[in-house]
Amino acid sequence: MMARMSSAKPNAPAEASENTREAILSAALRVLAEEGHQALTVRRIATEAGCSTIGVYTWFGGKDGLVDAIFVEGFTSFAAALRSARTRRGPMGKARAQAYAYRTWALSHPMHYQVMFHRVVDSHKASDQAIIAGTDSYAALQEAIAEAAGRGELHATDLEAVAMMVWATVHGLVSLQLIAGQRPNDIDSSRTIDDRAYELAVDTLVRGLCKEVNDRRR
Amino acid sequence: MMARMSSAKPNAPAEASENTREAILSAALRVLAEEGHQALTVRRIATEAGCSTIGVYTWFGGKDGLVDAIFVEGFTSFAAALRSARTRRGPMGKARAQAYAYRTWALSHPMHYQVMFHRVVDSHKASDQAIIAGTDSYAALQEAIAEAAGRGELHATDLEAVAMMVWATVHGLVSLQLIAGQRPNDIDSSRTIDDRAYELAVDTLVRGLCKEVNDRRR
DNA sequence: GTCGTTTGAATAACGACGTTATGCATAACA
DNA sequence: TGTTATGCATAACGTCGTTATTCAAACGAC
Repeated sequence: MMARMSSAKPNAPAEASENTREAILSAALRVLAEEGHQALTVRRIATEAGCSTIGVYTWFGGKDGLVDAIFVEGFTSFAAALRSARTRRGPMGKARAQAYAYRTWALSHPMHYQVMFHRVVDSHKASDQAIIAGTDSYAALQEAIAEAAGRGELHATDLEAVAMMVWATVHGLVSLQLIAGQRPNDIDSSRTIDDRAYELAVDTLVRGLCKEVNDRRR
Repeated sequence: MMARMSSAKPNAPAEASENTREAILSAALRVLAEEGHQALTVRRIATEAGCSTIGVYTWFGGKDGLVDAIFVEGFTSFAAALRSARTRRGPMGKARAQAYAYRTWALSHPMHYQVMFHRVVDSHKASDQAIIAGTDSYAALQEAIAEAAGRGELHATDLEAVAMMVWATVHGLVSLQLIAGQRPNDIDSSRTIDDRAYELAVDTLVRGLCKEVNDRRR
């Protein structure tokens, strides 16, 4: 209806036109963060971005391409959060800092986390670029583990197994908390309770991984 | 097309007619196990079960009700697998046995596991009955932890935190393995590799949780 | 027996989804 | 001043979960 009469400045290719791409991506990120992946429909995103559904196909090749961009964006932010975590006192200080940063990021971006780690968007299969972005986050943890090993803090020698174990533990703890919180915003309501349990779990894991049981200011 | 001429014996209510319910549920379980949740469409299940789509609504109230039945069925089988795990030698023998049984069940029923723990069916929200079934699985682990605590094996006193930690760790390890395996059946290809890593992780966790470091036939 | 009532189920449709065929308007190039 | 590229809107298609309508068989009451 009211065909072809809108559009103040319809076309302007090359540098200017990528605005549409940015508008779509940021609209998608906003809808995802505010309403979850169920609201991530092509029609909805197009409406929010102020274009037709075609824009998603022109700039992302379809919904999966857009989700892939969301995926990459998330892992880039996630990896930066891990790498910028300030090292803590005590054994495996860098890895423990990342364990806390991991959870903080996940609870701050629960919908994003579920797209990245729970694969809640059915059709999406991670592209090569997305896998690289995801791998980089894991590499941050591997570096922290290697540093601890370099200081002779670790009990085990298979650093790959250690990294995988830390990764799995923090993912498991965060994952169960996100699944338990039925509603998007119910998560925050019980955050303080799980803070202590999370610290206890990290400490216990570290105790199992490290050579000697140093006492920290518990 | 070819309207109302099929149906050998259309109706037979009460005891006999529940066959339709069973046919639908087992068709759904078969399709889920063989092709994953993406193939779990109402039309597909109805075809497999030899009825029309209406059957799913008559007997389960809709797709979500059917998925809920799948959910309950899965957790019932899962809890039984945990409870029947044979206690192992060494500290926390019962809990460790459940940790292995957990993974074995998950890798034997990967699609089922993803419905239960990764919530891959978007629309499904667990019913009260489903939550009870899920809680029972967790209770099995809690009992095993309590038993270990009764024997004085545990370092920590907060048994709830210990149970949650074990649960999160095994879930995290299994979850990452399932996510990593892109294709349904690629999972088995690298199972042996991760067997050792899994055992190492469980041992490390137990070492962190238990009072004294007993050496097991590592 | 015959007449409602109930129950289980098939057909066909509806709305929402991802996607695409068609066509048009603008910018860039000749 | 054509000619081609490009970005985009409209409208449609097929599939999804769901439902309104309708029908057939089984049951209870007389």
